[in-house]
Amino acid sequence: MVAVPRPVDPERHAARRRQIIDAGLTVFAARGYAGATTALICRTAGIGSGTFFHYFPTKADLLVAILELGTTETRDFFSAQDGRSDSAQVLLDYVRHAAANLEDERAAGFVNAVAGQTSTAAVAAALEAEDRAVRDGLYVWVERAQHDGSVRTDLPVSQLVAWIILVLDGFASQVAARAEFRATRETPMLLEQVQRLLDSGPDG
Amino acid sequence: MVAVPRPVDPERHAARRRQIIDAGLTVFAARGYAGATTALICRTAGIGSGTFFHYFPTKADLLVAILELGTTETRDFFSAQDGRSDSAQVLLDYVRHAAANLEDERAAGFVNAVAGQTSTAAVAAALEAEDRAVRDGLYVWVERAQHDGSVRTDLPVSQLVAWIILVLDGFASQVAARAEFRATRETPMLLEQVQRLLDSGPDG
Amino acid sequence: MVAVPRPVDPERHAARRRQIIDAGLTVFAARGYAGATTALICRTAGIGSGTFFHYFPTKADLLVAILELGTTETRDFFSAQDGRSDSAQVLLDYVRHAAANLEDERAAGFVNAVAGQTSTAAVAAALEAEDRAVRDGLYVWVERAQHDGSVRTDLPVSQLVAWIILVLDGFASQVAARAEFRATRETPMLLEQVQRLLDSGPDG
Amino acid sequence: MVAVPRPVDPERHAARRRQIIDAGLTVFAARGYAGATTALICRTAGIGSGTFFHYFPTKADLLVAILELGTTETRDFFSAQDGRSDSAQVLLDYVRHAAANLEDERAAGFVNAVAGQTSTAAVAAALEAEDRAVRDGLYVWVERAQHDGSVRTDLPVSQLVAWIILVLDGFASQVAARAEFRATRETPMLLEQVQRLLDSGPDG
DNA sequence: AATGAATGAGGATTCATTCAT
DNA sequence: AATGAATGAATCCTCATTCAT
Repeated sequence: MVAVPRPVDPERHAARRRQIIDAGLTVFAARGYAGATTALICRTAGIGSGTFFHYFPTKADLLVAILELGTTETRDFFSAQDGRSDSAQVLLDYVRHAAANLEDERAAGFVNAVAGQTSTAAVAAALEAEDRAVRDGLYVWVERAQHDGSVRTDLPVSQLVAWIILVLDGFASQVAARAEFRATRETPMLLEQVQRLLDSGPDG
Repeated sequence: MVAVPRPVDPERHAARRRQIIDAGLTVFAARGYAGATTALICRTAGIGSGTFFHYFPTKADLLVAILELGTTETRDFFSAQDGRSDSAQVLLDYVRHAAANLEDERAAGFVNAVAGQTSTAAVAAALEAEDRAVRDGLYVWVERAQHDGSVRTDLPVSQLVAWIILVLDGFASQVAARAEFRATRETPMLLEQVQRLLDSGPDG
Repeated sequence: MVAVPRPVDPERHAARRRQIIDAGLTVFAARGYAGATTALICRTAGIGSGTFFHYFPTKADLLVAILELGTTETRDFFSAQDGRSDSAQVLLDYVRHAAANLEDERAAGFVNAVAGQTSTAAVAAALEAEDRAVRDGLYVWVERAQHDGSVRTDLPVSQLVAWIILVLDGFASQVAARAEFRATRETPMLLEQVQRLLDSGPDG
Repeated sequence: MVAVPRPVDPERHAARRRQIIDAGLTVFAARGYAGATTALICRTAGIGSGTFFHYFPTKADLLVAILELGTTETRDFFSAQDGRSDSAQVLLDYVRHAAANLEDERAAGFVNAVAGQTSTAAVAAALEAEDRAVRDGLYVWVERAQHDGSVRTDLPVSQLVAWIILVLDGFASQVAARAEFRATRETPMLLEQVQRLLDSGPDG
């Protein structure tokens, strides 16, 4: 005759978590990590400060959770490409995918605001993990693309990877900084530029 | 016996100012704007906190001063190009020049740490001014280069400008984020990419 | 021609420190460690919260400083007894000395409020150090007193030490708890009890 | 269809109450009043926070309940001595009884942690009541013992009472503070000391 | 000019308590 | 009765800034 406690409702919990993560994304993007006060995040999420810390032990943990979401998303993307043989196309698909993510303006702002903000060991680790997920994901396909001759082979794989990321970072920067630079409108140009980056060149 | 106020020694004053600006650059780059405490800036500069506020009324004013230095530098660069007729070369020279600035690692970190940090109206204005200086400077030469046919004409001037800046921002990002991505070593690749960006393309 | 900065005035600094320590003693005694808010300590000391943390990096550090004062005081007492040969008298002198310290009512409250409050490693260590200073100090003289036959020898030194401390702790308890139990008035009784404790007994 | 409120099962209720009191004792002893969070008490008791406040309206009420248990226990002890004529023995029995209570280590810690913690009027009152129960209980028997000449008469009753309590408090202190000071092992010494305290002395 | 002690507003976090289920 | 999510007041501490020397 044990009282049946209300079973922890995992949906409710997950929903609240998402709600806070969403607010965190908004506020981190707008103010940077240090400038994002928990009070503002709470107000944005429409919750009390106590609730915040009920879900995330520290502000840094919220940032980590957001970053992990991104990391997972990246890993999922690359998992989904397994078995494809058109490696150059996979690379362009990733670029398109990354650009699509930036259509949520907050994503762009977030990336910029938080890059290099290694305020805590945990944050640094999460940042590093995310970076690694992208780098590892791209590495495989650049390598294959070099093997099948669909991208230039005069540069080391890691350098090409770095430059793809460079262009994507620059793209995020612009989306974040200038209202008139819209991810959607500029995506074709982005794809063209990455293609030019990977092309062997006239004398390749 | 009237107290004769010691006349301000302008050299001494300017030297101190530079010293603080230098420390500010270092610390802003390492920690971001909000993460850079005035105490740390003072310690880095080897001065007392009182001295800091003697030179800069607020922390934001230091940031503004640094940004203005950059703006001036950019304007000077473009002033110095007046009268040249090899417009495409001017563009590449600017890219080379910007990359050279990033050889001071702090510059790269600074750009990233401070981008979008519109903590104060004054800072926002300074950020905007710097952006405008680059954009205006480039605009003129892209326009001329389009006229003399040395760069692609299928895109509006402002879009080409935006993309040059995009690549430079991405470059700064990488320099700031990855120790193994060295400005000097990657500059040739940078120039190649900008050239590819400006090229008419195979069928242009 | 270096500007001569106002040399840090060590007297002023020490005075402020004492002022804060004094307030800490008062408030810790009245409220216990956890119940003593830094805000109340500051109000008691007549300083701003910033000043508090200028002198003590954390609340625990203030407690440690107070405890260290006590430890030093104890060590000084025993140092000053070096060379005496009337060991039993030294023991009674210590008891008298300890009782005299309790004439500041706050001392009694403090001892009680803070005993066993091992909130932090640093506090635990300071508490342990103070305990050790007393114990070590007494140990030497009890040992000598046993050798010269002026105290009972049917019990181990450490047990006699523990019981002297026990009576002193109980004394402090009473002083702290009951307004009508005044240290000064009860000191003769205290001395008598310690003497009875150390006596060989009728059949010794 | 009137809802019939499930009649409170008093046994169940009392059991839960004891369970919480037990956890409270443990945690107050280990951490002090302020340091004992309700969350920790709940975890220790194996209940949810809601349940806690279902049984005790505030944290202070739990403390009061524990103190009242002690007060009742003391009153019960003295009630049980009614009619005895060997008054000095009753005093020693009480001391033995009090020492036996301290064999539960938590009791010693509790007494120390909570002494003087007059955080709330209700707590202060409960503390005062417990103190009074002991004092009143002892008073009667010291008075009788003085009348029948079995304890010293050169001191007022209340002072002898205060000193018995003083030794017991000191004893509790030591038990709480030093693992090697075990209540059981030191009880003979305790009885001896109380006897010495009550003795008329060589010349009495 | 230079200093650093002093300040207090603001920020992250804790915790007793409430309440819907 | 039992639960634990939600709350916000209260706490410790940080930091930009002021000011007497």
